[in-house]
Amino acid sequence: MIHRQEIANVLKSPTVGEEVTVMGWVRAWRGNRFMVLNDGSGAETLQVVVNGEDFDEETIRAIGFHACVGVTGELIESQGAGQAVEVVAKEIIIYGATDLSTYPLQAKSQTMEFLRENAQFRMRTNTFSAVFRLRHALAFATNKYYNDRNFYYLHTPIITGNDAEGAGEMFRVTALDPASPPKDEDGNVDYSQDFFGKSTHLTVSGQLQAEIGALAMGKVYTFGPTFRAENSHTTRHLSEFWMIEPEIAFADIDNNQDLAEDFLKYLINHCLDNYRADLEFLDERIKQSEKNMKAELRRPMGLLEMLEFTVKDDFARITYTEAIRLIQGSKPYKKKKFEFPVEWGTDLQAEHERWLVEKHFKKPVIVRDYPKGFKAFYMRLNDDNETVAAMDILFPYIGEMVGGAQREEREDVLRARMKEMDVHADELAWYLQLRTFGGCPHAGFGLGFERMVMFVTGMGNIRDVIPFPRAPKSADF
RNA sequence: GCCUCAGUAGCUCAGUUGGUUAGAGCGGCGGACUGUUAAUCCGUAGGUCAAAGGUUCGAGCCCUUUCUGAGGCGCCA
Repeated sequence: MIHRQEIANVLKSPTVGEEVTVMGWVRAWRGNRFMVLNDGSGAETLQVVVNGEDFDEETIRAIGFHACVGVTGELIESQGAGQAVEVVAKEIIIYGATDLSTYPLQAKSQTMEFLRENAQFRMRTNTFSAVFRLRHALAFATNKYYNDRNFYYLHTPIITGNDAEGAGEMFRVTALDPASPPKDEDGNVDYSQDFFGKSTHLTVSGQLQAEIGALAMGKVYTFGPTFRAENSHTTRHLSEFWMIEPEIAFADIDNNQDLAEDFLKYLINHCLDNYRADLEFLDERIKQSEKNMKAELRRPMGLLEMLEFTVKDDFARITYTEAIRLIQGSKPYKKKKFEFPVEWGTDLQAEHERWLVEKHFKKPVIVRDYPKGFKAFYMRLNDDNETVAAMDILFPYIGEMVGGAQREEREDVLRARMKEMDVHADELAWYLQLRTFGGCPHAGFGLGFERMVMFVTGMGNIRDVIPFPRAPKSADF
């Protein structure tokens, strides 16, 4: 039986004079005397004073960067500046020494790219342990938020038989031999002989199945991995990412907006209330990295300041039509600085969204009622017959954080839209039946979980907020 | 999928119009050091210049192809 105290608990209510046993990884080893220990229980470290005459040389030599050690000793008031208390080591156990001549990491700041390639060790750094504690915090807060509001957590399938969920390229799932798959008369691969007796893929969204849940249990949410085989090379896309998709019955687009805004603020508040030290560390990290940058490239607000500001103020709410009008009246539009055209009927490009969020409103913006031409078939047609009850929530630095809509509950309208957009009704017969039998107005949205982790941690690349990122040409670990 | 930039020591980078034996800081290793906070000081070893091909008397540098990474755009969350 191993007994140890977690460093976060020791530091929360330190009792000077008490004997403590702590275990963790060495973050720094200074002057052959001071060992800085972190065990992951929080952002804080505990300094251990090692008096050379009390230990044999072998033990002293084994202490080094990222070595794993256990220490028993007396907690005393620190004699140096920089920490309130420290431990004078009485006993040291070396659990795992680190051969520094071959260990990839170093006790200095390293690039995100290098750490990404060494993901087996990157969680030992201050930055990544903070990021992944906050990732946990956001996942926990998500489940708590919905549980406390009588939503049910619905596990939608990861392997799907729906060919068209309308959200991008899909990864095929097959048990057929890729070298010699069975063929039909026309020479095409015969998926009726495949494992499931049909063509199957990894899910791109749990929304359609979540609608089944909402139209029986009232309020449900999904929270699971989703997959997109898009060849995207950006800092905001992954091939495998996690999505939170609440779906609620007896709700329209206004209920949907309120839920999304309240939920996002709840998530941020949970982190501000419970993970202050990690946020302060990340805030400081960003400030340090921006020190040598030109003023206009720096963030206008620090991380903590921005999170607190986001929670305090209402999100801006506008329609697509208003957004177009605002952009057409903007300075960059008049000076022809935008690369893409802005006129009613075209989708908002990243440059336009950035102007709205970062320059005009300077806070999150909810845009609703988009033209039906470039939105999905299941979004509810508005009375103007031109727009649909879709909503996107745009965040500074992130872009689209949330995409959602009131769903089309009128079967005839839905059938017409599917026909218009070339979605085969026979493949989604079960989805149409939700309208034929006991349907009602309902709405929901999808939140890209990693984008939320990016916003809260201030990390600039989505690959650095998921432990083991999957992206084109990249599936290590 | 499109565009731009990059790949030189373990890491981060410098390397002039193509010219002798490719450099620095950090890290490593060896040593010193009993109050450090990115500890400090002294010493020292590290290189198939991404890969292949080409131009040239001569290529880290020029050309071609491939691979890898970063960033931007599109697609989206």
